[in-house]
Amino acid sequence: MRVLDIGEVAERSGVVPSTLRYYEEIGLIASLGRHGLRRQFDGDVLLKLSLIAMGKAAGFSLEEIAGMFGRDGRPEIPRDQLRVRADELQRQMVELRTLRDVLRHVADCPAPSHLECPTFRKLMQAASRERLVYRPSSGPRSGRKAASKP
Amino acid sequence: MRVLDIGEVAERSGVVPSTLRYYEEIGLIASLGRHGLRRQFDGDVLLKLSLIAMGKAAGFSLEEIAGMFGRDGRPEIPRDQLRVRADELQRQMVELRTLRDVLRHVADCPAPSHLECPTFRKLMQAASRERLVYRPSSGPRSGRKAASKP
DNA sequence: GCTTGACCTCAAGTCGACTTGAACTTGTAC
DNA sequence: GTACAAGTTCAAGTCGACTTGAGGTCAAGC
Repeated sequence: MRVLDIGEVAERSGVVPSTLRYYEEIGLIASLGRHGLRRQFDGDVLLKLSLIAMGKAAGFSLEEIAGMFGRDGRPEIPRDQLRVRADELQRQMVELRTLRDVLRHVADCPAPSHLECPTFRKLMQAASRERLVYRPSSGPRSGRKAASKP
Repeated sequence: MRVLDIGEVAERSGVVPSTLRYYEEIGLIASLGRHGLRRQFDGDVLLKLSLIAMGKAAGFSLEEIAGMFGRDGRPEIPRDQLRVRADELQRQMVELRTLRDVLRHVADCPAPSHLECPTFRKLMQAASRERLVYRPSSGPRSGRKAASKP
């Protein structure tokens, strides 16, 4: 089970063939060669795809992720860049926690309009201090959809 | 300071005028009217923009956010939808924590190739169990860039 | 030897959220 | 009364990450 063809990789990784081809095209993964027309991949590609998925979840772009692998395909990541990103994740977690609290409050608060509820306003201010809001012109480019049904 | 023109709104909210116009175009915010050509907004719009920013950070699309405001412009959010989203945020936080740990490990682990490091593999498996990776075809649409310099 | 199903290529399309550019208008300051 | 900064419209462009479609190829099974 060393060599997998693209269909198997797709099935085992959950990444569809068109995406695998795209990843190969941009140099994110490499195939061993072909069997007829079919791309053949080393089993390692599965772990690599996991890393890619994690990188995406961490907010890295595909380009950044690609930059993390050395020429030989092994991960080769600048350590301080990783630490920076880890710290960013930390901050992001704090934001998410506040946000979760706001949502829960809004869901439970009986006030007719949240705009007048002191708790709501206080939470908003906290969020504001965390720079969740009033973030001048440099927020996420596009919304991240939470993963839905498996 | 009840009525603000678009420039002021932009300055105070950090949302650029073109975006404000776009938001008005899609019905997310409303202007009171014009002073000459210039859009005038009620001060309330600032809070609304905060809510929008929070919604985006929470992973809601603009369309979903728009759906959360009733006709009168007051937030009018289906409570169970909020709870669902709060729970999703909770899950997302757990994912981020694992991810942070992976990044920190990779940053600190002296092993020449992480692929052979048992700790790394264990963390990867944990991430896998959390469905951070191997998530079949329904992940985030596009990467979220962490907010950078203010 | 032929069918079949899974792959292939390449160009173009999609999606959300904006931004940009060209050409025009206006209130305010001098 | 004129210059000018800051607004305006509208169409089109951008970005990342894919997906889709049309038309072609191939290895394995009958």
